[in-house]
Parts: sequence; C-alpha cells; structure tokens
Amino acid sequence: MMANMARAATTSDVFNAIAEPQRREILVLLRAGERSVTELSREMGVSQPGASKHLRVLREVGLVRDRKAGKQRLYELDARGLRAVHEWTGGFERFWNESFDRLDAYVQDLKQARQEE
Amino acid sequence: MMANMARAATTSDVFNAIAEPQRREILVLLRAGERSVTELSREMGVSQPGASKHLRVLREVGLVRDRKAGKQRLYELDARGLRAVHEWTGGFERFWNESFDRLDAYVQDLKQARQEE
DNA sequence: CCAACGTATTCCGATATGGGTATATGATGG
DNA sequence: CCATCATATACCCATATCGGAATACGTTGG
Repeated sequence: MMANMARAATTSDVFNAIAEPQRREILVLLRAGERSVTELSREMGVSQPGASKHLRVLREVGLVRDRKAGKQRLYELDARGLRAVHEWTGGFERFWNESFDRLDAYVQDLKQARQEE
Repeated sequence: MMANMARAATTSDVFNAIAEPQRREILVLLRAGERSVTELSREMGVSQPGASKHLRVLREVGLVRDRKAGKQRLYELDARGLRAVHEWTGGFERFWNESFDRLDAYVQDLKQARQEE
C-alpha cells in the first residue's frame, strides 16, 4: 500500500536528477551542442542503454529536449531547470562569504577538542 | 565483489546530500541560527532519529558542524560546500537565458501563426 | 551512582537506483 | 518490404535509501 517511500523519485526532481555524476557530465557535454545518444555514450565511455536511461531521467525533469533527426535522436540542453538550484544555493551565499567563517570554524574546533579531552 | 554500485554514496557528495528535501529544509532552518536535534525534529515534524540521521549525512559532507552544549548537541550551518553547487549550476547561466530567448521566439511564432489564420 | 533527558545507532521492511545484457521499437535507404 | 542502424525498454542483480521502532549511548543534576 505504498507505506514506505524510500526516497523522492529521481524523476520530477531536478535536485535528484543532478545528483548523479554521469547525468551532470551529460549536461556539461551538451553545452557544446546537441548530440546523439551514441555520440554521448561514446564520449562518456558508457553503454548505449546507460546513456539512454540517464537521458530519459534528464528529459523527464526537463533538463534536456530531444528531437528526431533521421535515425538518430538528438538531445539538446534545456538549462532552465538548473536556475532553481542556482537560486536555492544562492540563498546561502552570505553564509559562505562571511569573512569570519574560517576563523569561526577554527574556534569551534578548539572548543570541541577541549570538551572532548 | 562490489561489482554493482547502485548509486554514488550519499555521503561524501554534496549534490546527493541536498537531493533530499528534508535535508534542504534543515539547511534552510539553520540559516536562522544553530539548533538542537530536538528543536529541528520538532520544527520539521520529523521523528528525532529521522532528524539525527539526516544531520549525520549533512555532517559527513561538511554542510553542518555540531557542538556539544550540555545534554544537547547544537548543529550549525557550514554553507561552504554549497558554493560548489552554486558555481556548477552557474556554468549554465548563459544557457538558461538562451533557453528563455528560444522560448520567447517560440511564443512569438505562435502569436504570428495566430494572426495569420 | 542513578534517574531523566537528549541524541545516536541498529535493525527492519519497502522501494528506488544504476549497470549489465538481451531484446523490442523506430526510422531509413534501397 | 527488408536489412540495418539508432534508440528505447525490460529484466535482473546488488546495493543504497528512507522511515519507523526499539534501543544504546552520553550527559547532567541530585
């Protein structure tokens, strides 16, 4: 009865889609222009079904578009979905920019070391 | 012989760590300041072990620091690891702008097609 | 020391995941 | 229509994942 959901479906979630290194690699490759599945699988050193499956995920979350070109199917980047991730992480910019960040971490470490002695 | 790795371990990978909605929620909550585990679990409507386990993942990828405070353990944001994600997605900025242009062009085409009906 | 409180870990069950391999589906040229 | 190339899907396996419940561990006050 679907009581225990193991994790959010990788599809329909951009954060999950880009959690996979090979999928990130695909997106990077596609910045240089559209590619066929075979080209991608060769450039990545991955089996064709492997590439196809990752492309399916990327397609379902909307990060790539595909178009038929003869026997081939060309995949093209659609980076709009990455904007949400960029903006979400951007919401933390002031926290990683704080100049006392490193010093603060250092102080915390000292405190902790003391307490654990 | 560990031949089939199901997916990259969620630990040691920031992209994977933030693929989990609850973990993202924790990070957001911690922007307002450090919190104990119980406080977090209550604010999130999650069990205490649930919170603890997500915090462990976040700690292992370095997105939070913890410090003992009496019986409690206070968790604090360490957003530096998010910078990598921000920058990676930032590498696509010109593409999502371009995509908007393309969408815009498409919309223009639609308008035009209508007028020509 | 011990009772209590706060937190972490362990175990379990259901499910998602990724990589193979084999095979199905699709499109093309002739 | 057929042979062929390109891609997608199905199936299997090993493992990761998440949530819940029970329990272990740690700290503190009395």
